[in-house]
Amino acid sequence: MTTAQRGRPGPRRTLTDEAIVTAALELLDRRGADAVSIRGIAAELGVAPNALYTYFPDKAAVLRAVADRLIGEYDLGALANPARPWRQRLHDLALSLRSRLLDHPGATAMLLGAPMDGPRALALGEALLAVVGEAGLDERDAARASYLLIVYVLGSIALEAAEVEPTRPAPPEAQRVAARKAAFDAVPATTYPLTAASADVMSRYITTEQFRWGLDRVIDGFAGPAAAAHQ
Amino acid sequence: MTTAQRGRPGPRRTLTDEAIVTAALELLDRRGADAVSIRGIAAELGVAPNALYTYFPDKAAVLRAVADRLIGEYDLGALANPARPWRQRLHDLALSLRSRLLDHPGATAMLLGAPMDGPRALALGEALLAVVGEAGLDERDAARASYLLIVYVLGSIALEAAEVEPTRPAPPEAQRVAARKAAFDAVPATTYPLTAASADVMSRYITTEQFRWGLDRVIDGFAGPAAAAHQ
DNA sequence: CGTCCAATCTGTACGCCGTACAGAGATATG
DNA sequence: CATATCTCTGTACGGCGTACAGATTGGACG
Repeated sequence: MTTAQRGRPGPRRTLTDEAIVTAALELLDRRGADAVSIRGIAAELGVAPNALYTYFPDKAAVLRAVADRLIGEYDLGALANPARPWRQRLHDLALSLRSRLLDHPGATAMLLGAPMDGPRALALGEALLAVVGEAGLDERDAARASYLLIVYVLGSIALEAAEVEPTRPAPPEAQRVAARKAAFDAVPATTYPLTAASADVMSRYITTEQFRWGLDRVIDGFAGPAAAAHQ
Repeated sequence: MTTAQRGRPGPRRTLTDEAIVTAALELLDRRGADAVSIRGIAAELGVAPNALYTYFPDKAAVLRAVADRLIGEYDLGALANPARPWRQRLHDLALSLRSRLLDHPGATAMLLGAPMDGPRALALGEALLAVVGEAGLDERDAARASYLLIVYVLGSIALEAAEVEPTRPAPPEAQRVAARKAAFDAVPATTYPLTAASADVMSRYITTEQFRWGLDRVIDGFAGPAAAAHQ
């Protein structure tokens, strides 16, 4: 973040940008999203709070770096592997991003709250462009489709995480579905007949199965359902 | 939010839930998202901060009510009007939601940060289910498609708002596109050739045109491109 | 009509937060 | 060795959400 002016006078740095991001993630997982504060991260690292301002200009920059770290956890090599059909590679990417991000509930606010312009986000965008290009789209539509995929994946994750966020580990899917079912069953069927009738499906919105279904509809939308057949 | 136990002893209430939500929105538009604090809203209403706790249990509940107000601004009657083709009605809804929410940059965090279980959100979901049903989907797929649409619309808006949020009125689209173009032109073409080649398209991700394109791809995905023809 | 007591609001306080500012100590360069 | 500069600490400010105690109000009920 801050360009370390090395080769200049001054004491050695005791931290690195990466160490700060790691401490922030550690805190995120152990004590929840609200605990990720400048003061909390500094305590985790055993330094005074304002020491972090040597490495990042402000808190938002730290959170952006955390978001970029999370995005970058996916192995982009797998995305380029020509042995697997491109549609399956997109599924792998989307499902992997989803599970990694849901492992850190509370991180989604960071991802959606800041523009994704970090180096790892760029690398992912680049790899995504290549895969979508394989679907036979021209350069223009490939770029648009890439963005559509990102919107879908991040939007899904955000809506799922909104129901989970504060507590540390997300409860198992079955339990979250049951909680949603109970909430929908409380909806008056007279005012909202369709909602009440679809309570079963709607309580399953947050499942991996629904995520896959939506992903396939999105891909069908830009590549055509036929593309499913000839891989 | 709080069930007013009227008919019980105690002085008359000086506020209402709605007045608090209105003040919060006023503050959001005039002074930005960070100004929407319990203390700020209370000052806007000429009341001590903790007076609000008579109406809402905590700040998160206030923000949820604000989100529900924003969602409810759309006229659901238009969504049911059978004179217009269902696809056009979906476009109307999506574009209206987008422009209303982008009028309040900073509100998206509220929408995505809390489960959408308010009364107006339910009403919108109900109306959406009806429209999607007209596309010829069975009950199950209609529910899934409704959720897919919501994910797309809110995800798009969130990613757009992330580049704008802090300042009050969003700059005009052309200006935001130009800023993005400048950023993408700075990307090294050697490391990210596809990104650099698509800089023009990518800088236009945040435009209404791209939003419409993505919306049509999503609708195509669940209804089939053919559905565009026979309305 | 008088009494009671729950509902509502205010005053005050606590413990957080992000971060600005000044200064002490360390250290590569001259 | 001297100096210029970087890094970290101490301290402080203004703001936040909200818990708690208490004054005030006014409908319900004897």
